Amino acid sequence: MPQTKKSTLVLVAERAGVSIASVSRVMNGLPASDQIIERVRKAADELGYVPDATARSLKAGRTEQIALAVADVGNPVYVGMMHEISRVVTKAGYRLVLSSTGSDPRDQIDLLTSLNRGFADGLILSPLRVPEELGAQLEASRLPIVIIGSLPPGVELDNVRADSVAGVALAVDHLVEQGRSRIAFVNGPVDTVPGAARLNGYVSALTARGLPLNQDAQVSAKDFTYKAGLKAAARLLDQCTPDAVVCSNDLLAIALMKVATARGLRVPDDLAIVGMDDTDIADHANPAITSVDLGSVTRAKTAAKLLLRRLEDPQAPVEQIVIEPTLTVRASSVTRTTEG
Amino acid sequence: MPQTKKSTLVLVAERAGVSIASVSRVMNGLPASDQIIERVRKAADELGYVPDATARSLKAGRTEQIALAVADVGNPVYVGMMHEISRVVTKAGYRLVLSSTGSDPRDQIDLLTSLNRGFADGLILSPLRVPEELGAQLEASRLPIVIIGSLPPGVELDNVRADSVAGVALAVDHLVEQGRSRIAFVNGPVDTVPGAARLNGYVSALTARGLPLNQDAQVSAKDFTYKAGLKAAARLLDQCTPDAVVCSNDLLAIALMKVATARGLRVPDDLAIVGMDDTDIADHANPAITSVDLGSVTRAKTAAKLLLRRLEDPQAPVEQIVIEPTLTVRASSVTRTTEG
DNA sequence: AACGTTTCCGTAAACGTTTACAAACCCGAA
DNA sequence: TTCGGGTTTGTAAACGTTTACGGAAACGTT
Repeated sequence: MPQTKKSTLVLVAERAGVSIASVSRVMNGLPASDQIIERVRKAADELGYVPDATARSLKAGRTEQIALAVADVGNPVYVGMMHEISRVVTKAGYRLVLSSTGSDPRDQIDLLTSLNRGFADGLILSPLRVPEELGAQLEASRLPIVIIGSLPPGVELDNVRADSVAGVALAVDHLVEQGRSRIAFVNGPVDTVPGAARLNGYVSALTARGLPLNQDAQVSAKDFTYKAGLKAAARLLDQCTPDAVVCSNDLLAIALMKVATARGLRVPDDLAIVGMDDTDIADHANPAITSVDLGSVTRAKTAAKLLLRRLEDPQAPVEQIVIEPTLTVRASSVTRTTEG
Repeated sequence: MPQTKKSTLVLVAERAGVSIASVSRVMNGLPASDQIIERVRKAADELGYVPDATARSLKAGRTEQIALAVADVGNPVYVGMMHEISRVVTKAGYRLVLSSTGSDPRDQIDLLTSLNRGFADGLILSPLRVPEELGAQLEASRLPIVIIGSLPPGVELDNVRADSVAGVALAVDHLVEQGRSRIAFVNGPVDTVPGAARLNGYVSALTARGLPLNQDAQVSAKDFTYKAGLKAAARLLDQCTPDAVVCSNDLLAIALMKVATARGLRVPDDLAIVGMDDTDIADHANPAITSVDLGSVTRAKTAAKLLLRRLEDPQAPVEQIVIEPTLTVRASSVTRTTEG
């Protein structure tokens, strides 16, 4: 049961016996005589007055809100990114509005027109797929947008992305060092931005090291989920016998580990596994999974900072930043020495 | 580089040669002559006009936003709840604003005064801790609030909570059925709402079944995280030798499993493990973990619906709903038959 | 005592909508 | 032709702020 009727500047002004301008000034800490300050403070306290955010926004032309749209809320890597973005923008005095876009690309252009209604001051967008027409839409936006992930060619927008090629290369190098040579690959859908990039990374890493590329050693799951990973893993192990697998995702990696152990393979002895994104689940798995950190948290933080920067200086030059990957080695890929 | 200058009702009206009222009417689908509709549509299209959300909010007194505050964004169970709430409110035409409150209880009252600024139309709050003074603050709010979890006594607010006692009872019954008798308990902090409730459930479940309560068989982690769970698990296994453990959380459960297997205990043969919340990690673990679903998703959905209902009917009677728990049995707790 | 400066405060306009009200119009009936 | 009723349209007020502007008051200076 809400009880306190909403109180406005006018009410406070009447009660304090001053003009609304004075009330506004006192509330915003602008210069005023001690006497007025005192009277306004008292009246405001008695009425429990708090300034209205909407009215202020209308006048100021800023909502103090930032919109965040991520494609797949279920994936832990996005949760981590969201968390980080939330931290950064909150500290800067902004609220975070969650705009979940489904996989339907129409959602994204809906989001953009909706953004033009001005419910937020800017947008951070991390799309799974980037259809051609999105480019124009993005550039036509009245409000600043920062993209996490690759852009359509030619689009000039603030942008932060991962270096998937370097990332997969880290994984492959590590596995080769550990004495593995039949390195397979479990990917997500190749028509997504990360799927395409990671496949590209796998192919170039193997060819760069003179390892044979075998079609049977590559599968791609229907999406980046655990469940799809189970099926993909089964398919992979049916059609080849690798001694190591790179997975484009930690979820796919634990799915593979489950399937592999169910088939009697020991990890890492019979099969080394490397995941990607370095989320908590990689660390929590048993055995813990080696994972390539594609810098998701750093990307998130960087994207948030880029947006904040552009909000305070719309003329700032466009930045396109690439975050370098790192490898966290855990038990799932380390070949045990036999003596001891 | 934003390019299209913002266009307003006035601009559209001028271009179409009609009054702003007519433009507004056409945009909102109110009756107008075909001729006016045509002219306005054309002008609006040419200018790329989209109505301003802030101005509309000011006039209407509604922001079409719902605020969500959860204590611990890292915990997967909250992620699932957030996801569900997002779905429900989005479908109803609301945007979701994330207001992360830290563990500091001051954050919560800050949030409440901030809510009174009217940046959202209502709030869904899932607090970890509920200090005394919060009750009054909650009741004094001008805007509707739905609480997920227990309330301070005497506070009359829409509320959805889990039945922890029944939940732990499900777990204990199941373990007893499987022939276990030394059932230990890994809890989170007991000064939190879920921590207190689940401890209560454990104690009453064991006494109800005539099982001995042993202080050595109970530990509580510093918080509900995996890392704290590792320490708590080690402590537990140092001080007693249970044949089954109930964990108040899936994260604590996988931490326990890791520690147990590292000590050479086989799950479930030597140690049965039951988690709580039934999150993805329980299913993804190897072996998969039996878990009590305290209805987190249902609670989230119900809370969202309660809030929507109250928004459209502020006079509706206060609802306090308890969601019944269910048990999902998986490999971690099923005693294998020896023959076969 | 008259003047310029500075400080303080109130009036009113503006932000971009929605909507109550009234004016204007159209139509058919008397 | 005049009138009444209904439809369509425009004018203006309102939502709750912030802020440019000008007037009033206070003060020190010649």
